[in-house]
Amino acid sequence: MSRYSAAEIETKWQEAWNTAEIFQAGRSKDKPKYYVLEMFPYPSGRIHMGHVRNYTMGDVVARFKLATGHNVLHPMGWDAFGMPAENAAMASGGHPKDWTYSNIADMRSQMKPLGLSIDWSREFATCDPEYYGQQQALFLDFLEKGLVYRKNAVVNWDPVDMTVLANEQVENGRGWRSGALVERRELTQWFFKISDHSEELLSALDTLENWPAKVRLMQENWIGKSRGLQFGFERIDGAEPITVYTTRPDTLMGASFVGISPDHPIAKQLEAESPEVAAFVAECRKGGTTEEAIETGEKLGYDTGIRVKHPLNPDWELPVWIANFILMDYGTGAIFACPAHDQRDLDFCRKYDLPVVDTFFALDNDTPVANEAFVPPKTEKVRWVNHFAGLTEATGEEAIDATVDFAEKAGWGEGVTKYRLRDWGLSRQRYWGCPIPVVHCEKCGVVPEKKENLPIQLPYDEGGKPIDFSVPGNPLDRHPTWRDCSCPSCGAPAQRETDTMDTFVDSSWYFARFTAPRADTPTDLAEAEYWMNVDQYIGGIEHAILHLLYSRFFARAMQITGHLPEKSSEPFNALFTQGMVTHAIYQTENAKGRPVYHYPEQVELRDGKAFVKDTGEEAKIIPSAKMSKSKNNVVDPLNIISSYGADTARWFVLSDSPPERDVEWTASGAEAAFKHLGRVYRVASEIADSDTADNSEDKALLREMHKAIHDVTGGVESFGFNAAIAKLYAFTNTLAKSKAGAAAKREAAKTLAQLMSPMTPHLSEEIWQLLDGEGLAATAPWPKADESMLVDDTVTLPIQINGKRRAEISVPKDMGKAEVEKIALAEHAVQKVLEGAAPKKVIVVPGRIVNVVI
RNA sequence: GCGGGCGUGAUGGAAUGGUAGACAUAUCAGACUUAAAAUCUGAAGGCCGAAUGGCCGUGUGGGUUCGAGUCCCACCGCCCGCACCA
Repeated sequence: MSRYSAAEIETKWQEAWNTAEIFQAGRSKDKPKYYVLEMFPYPSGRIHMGHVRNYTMGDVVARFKLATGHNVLHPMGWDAFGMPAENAAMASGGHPKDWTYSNIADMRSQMKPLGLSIDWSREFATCDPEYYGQQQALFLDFLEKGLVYRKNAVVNWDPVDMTVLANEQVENGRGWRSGALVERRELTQWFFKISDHSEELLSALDTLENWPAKVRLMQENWIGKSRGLQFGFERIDGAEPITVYTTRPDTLMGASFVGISPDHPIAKQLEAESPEVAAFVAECRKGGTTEEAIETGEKLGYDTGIRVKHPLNPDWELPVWIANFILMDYGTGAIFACPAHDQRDLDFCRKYDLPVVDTFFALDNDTPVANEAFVPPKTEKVRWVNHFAGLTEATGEEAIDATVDFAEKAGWGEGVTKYRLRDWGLSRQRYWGCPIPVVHCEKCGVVPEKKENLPIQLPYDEGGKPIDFSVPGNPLDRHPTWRDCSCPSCGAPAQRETDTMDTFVDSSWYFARFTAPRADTPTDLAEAEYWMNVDQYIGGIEHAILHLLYSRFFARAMQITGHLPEKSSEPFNALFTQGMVTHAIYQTENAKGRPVYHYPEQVELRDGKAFVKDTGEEAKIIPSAKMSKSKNNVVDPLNIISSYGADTARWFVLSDSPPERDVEWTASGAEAAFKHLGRVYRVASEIADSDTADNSEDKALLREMHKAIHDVTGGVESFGFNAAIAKLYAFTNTLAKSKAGAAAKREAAKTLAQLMSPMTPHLSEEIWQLLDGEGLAATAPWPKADESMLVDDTVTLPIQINGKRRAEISVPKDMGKAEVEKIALAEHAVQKVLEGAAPKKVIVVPGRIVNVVI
């Protein structure tokens, strides 16, 4: 009998699968199709445990579907554009393209040993001109249908490096390289008109039954539908009224000022006229563009001196303030503030000494608001003082409705539905992305490039010299010749757009491209018709909003432009969001008190403490942190694979933690997984060699086998991988200890191999072969549980007295309620507490429990 | 600030409203061994008790129920996202 040698087994079976081409997907009518997709990776250069977990989960699904008679599509590609490639070029020279393709080659070779059931013939990278050229074609079609447009938008601007910064490149309000305070600056940029689809993207969420409820909720909140009142405040100076939008019009009598965004047209006009306003607005533009920075930053205000009339009382004048927390992108960019019933408004009014007027009180409380705003609940009654719409007691909802009615009848306002969702800005002032295929012509303006000129390829160098990425700014912008072209419309000399597309564009349609990756149009409708939609999509929760929402929008836009069939408005039938793989961080400090992070392999663990191997210094252990390159707590799966094999890595990332939750990688966990697989191999080998004739326990073993089939199948189908694995452990223990005859054990062991094969495909093939299984385990029909074998003939019922477990009885599985009750009441423990009296009530749940109430 | 989630032994976790802690890790004991490793067998939530057994126990406090880890309300703690990271 040989030992379990993962390295040998794994190479052997990967070759066998390749030779048999069992993972190549092709259209066929004899089987149902199944498209399983994991979110494709960014080619950072090394796979990490998060990848292993993600792709293993997808592989379990894919292999299970293959074994249950499906025609499976399970592709892989690379989300290959993006900043890290440029950062690498900045940090250590080289070219983003070379860096990216070499990373892809590395990662592919790291991924293949995992034994994933991937159809590699469909592989592509989004930085392949064949891919991004089709993306440019999509863009032109979108442009033609009005799905893309240009407008001004705010970006992070580094005034020292004179460059646009991504949010990620802003640290504490400063540019990451220059350290300069970041400013907000406006640029003309391209936008997808996703907001036109707000209602559709919102209401269709209800159809996504197989998406996690939390993701649908997050998207719902992100789209942010609200009903409110829109109306104008008349200006005393007779200028154009200021239009505001509010979701709480019922608090109108508590208004203390009208606030406008620093980007509001009135603010801009004042900025041009008054140096004081200009200085204030400039102050407001300091800091990053993230919503978080704006919402948590210090609230600043400036009284413009403009006065407006309250719509319900022309004698009541309200001041107009510019306030830095008001977003130009939402509503009308102007609000009225009601400090008594909104905490942010209250803080602002206290700071600038503006009046606070109560308009609502709780039913049992009439203390005026001090420093804590009273937000009238929407569904509970409150007292409405200062009311004007005929109600004195109302829920927030009733008050809002009454106000909207009142304003509409009086003619000074109208009920309006708005969405928080903003249009998707896709322009990036960076080199390593898909060029936006438009041309700027002095005479014709912005002109779409002709389709026959696609792909518009990125230039590799600058007039024969390598592009210098150490210079800030977009290399396309300063390229000596790349911009030069002729106008597609009039033929005159013109200039290319130098902005590239957001990498989210690349990932918003790759799933459709996988159905026909070599087509010379973005998709092939026949292929898309057959393979779409993705039956199961798997990826990180961090994509719950942006990537998934953009993809949902793209599917609709691709329908409008004829690139996807009718049925594909929702591209992902089922979604699973897996948790992260975490790992402890080992941290020390350098002489300057700055944190230094150590790789796990640089650290020695002793008595629950960590010591840096080189220096012996003790490191602080920060447990269960997100794996992050900057924290050096990334575990390299290659080390695991080379010491234990891919099956061990796969088994480990699936066991212990539920797939949707984070799992902490531990060395002992990997060790344990390896030991267990060795045990399974040993047990199976012994069975292959054995010839026991005693078959007295066959039925008991086969019963356990059918229970295992039932539980593991259910676990795999419902993403309960950890529970399925626990069952497999238990079944292995049962099998190892079983005294059943050789034939029964052989059958049980073969079934064990099959049940394990989605998780540990190589080991399963080996055992399958050892036990003379027919063909490949990967394609052998999935075992079926025999229902009659799932329930034991007798069941153990716990007896509770007043809900506390006091005894248990063993009864035939189909015994009637009355008889069970009789036996339960006869129990010694029950008799003891009853003391001859009759129980108040007896609850018998057949097959589960008996509860005696006294 | 806004939005979302999570909280169960020493640890990861299991549990259609029905015996809390399956399965695994770490620990301890035993077998095998000259010894160690590997392997096998067993113990184990806490407290009290020699034991039959009893009391307590799923972040905290309430509630619904014959019965709550699970449902409801409030609170505490931790984690994630916030539109130019992928």
